[in-house]
Amino acid sequence: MSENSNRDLLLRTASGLFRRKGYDGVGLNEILAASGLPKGSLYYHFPRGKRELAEAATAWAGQAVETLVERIFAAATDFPSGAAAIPRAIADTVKQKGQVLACPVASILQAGTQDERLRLAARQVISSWTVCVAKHAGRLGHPSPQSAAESLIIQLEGAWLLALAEQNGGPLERLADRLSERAMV
Amino acid sequence: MSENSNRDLLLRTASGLFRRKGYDGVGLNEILAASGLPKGSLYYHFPRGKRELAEAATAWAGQAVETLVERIFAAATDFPSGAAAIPRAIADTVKQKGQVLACPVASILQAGTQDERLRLAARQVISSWTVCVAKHAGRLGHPSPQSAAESLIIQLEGAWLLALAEQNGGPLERLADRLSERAMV
DNA sequence: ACTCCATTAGACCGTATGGTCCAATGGAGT
DNA sequence: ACTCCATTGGACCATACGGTCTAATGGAGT
Repeated sequence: MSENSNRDLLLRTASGLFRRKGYDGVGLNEILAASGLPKGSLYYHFPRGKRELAEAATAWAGQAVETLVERIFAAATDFPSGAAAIPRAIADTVKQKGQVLACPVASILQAGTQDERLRLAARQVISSWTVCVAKHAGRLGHPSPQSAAESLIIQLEGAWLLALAEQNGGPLERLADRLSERAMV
Repeated sequence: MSENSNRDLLLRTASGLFRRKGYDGVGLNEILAASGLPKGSLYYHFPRGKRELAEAATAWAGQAVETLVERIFAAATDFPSGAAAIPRAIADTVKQKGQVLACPVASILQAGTQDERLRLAARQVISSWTVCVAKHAGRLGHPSPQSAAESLIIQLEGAWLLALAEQNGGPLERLADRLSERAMV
């Protein structure tokens, strides 16, 4: 089972670098150097090379975010407060790291115009997030769960982008405030 | 005055390519080939090279979007209908081109972690859009123009990203619907 | 002790990258 | 006709890219 440890290391390292510099901004050698693994190891685990690695890394990082979303909503008693807790959580990790990294999906999506498989991996993650949020929106009594879920994902991505531009969690925190205000109308 | 025509051509060509493939996904040779200009010409107009070109292209494209926003809001009689008209306009150009290109700011931002000047160019464009929208929000009687403006920009960027992932204007059109519904509450 | 094979190690390849440099060009000003 | 200089043309460079290939390694199974 621990045979997968180097594969996982590659996934984690690649995802972090992609979030910092974007798919095309990161070289294979850089990923290898950061993980301390040789080239042969990468091509053993991901025979189709960089693209396959990025595809897997996107799914992996998407799953991590979804787990966070699931955990937050599971503890929420109404939709607006659950929704607000998500940008708040992202803003917290920003404060903790002292740096804003791009959303893993956004960081890969730009290369999606060139590589359909990458685009589909990103699309799949977004779709999966949306389903997850819509499920909880319905459970918490929101009148149009699907629309509310898409709207939340959109605002998350947009605020994340603004935070990236400003290198500051402010946009995410203000989004959280706006979302939770709605709870007390 | 037409001496600038090649400089402008470089700007337009580069901006289009960056939107398709991202900053790091486009090579100098590709920009040059697409514009039919030689390397010397690029380094004459942009002595600091690719980065300076991208910086200028971001400002140029940002200005183009701002002009559209200004024009739409100038014709609007209330904030929600003006706000809704913007994603609608973007969705229209998507339908017309048959392809979703990334927002010019988003396409450059990923490289902004590496190059502070690029990040600042992107930040400046976003800030300028926000000021423009806030001005009209105030004029049209919105109670908190600054917050409304940031929220609109966030949703625009988020919906643009989803549209990019799906290669379909749907997310932008649904955002427009959601924004204009608010008009008739 | 031996085999076997999943995995690692890293040299190597062709190509593309961003950038530099300088000679040629050609239109405007006189 | 001549000069001048803003602009172009493109050869050239070191480096980095993604990818391929084969030999070494080492632990598990017997």
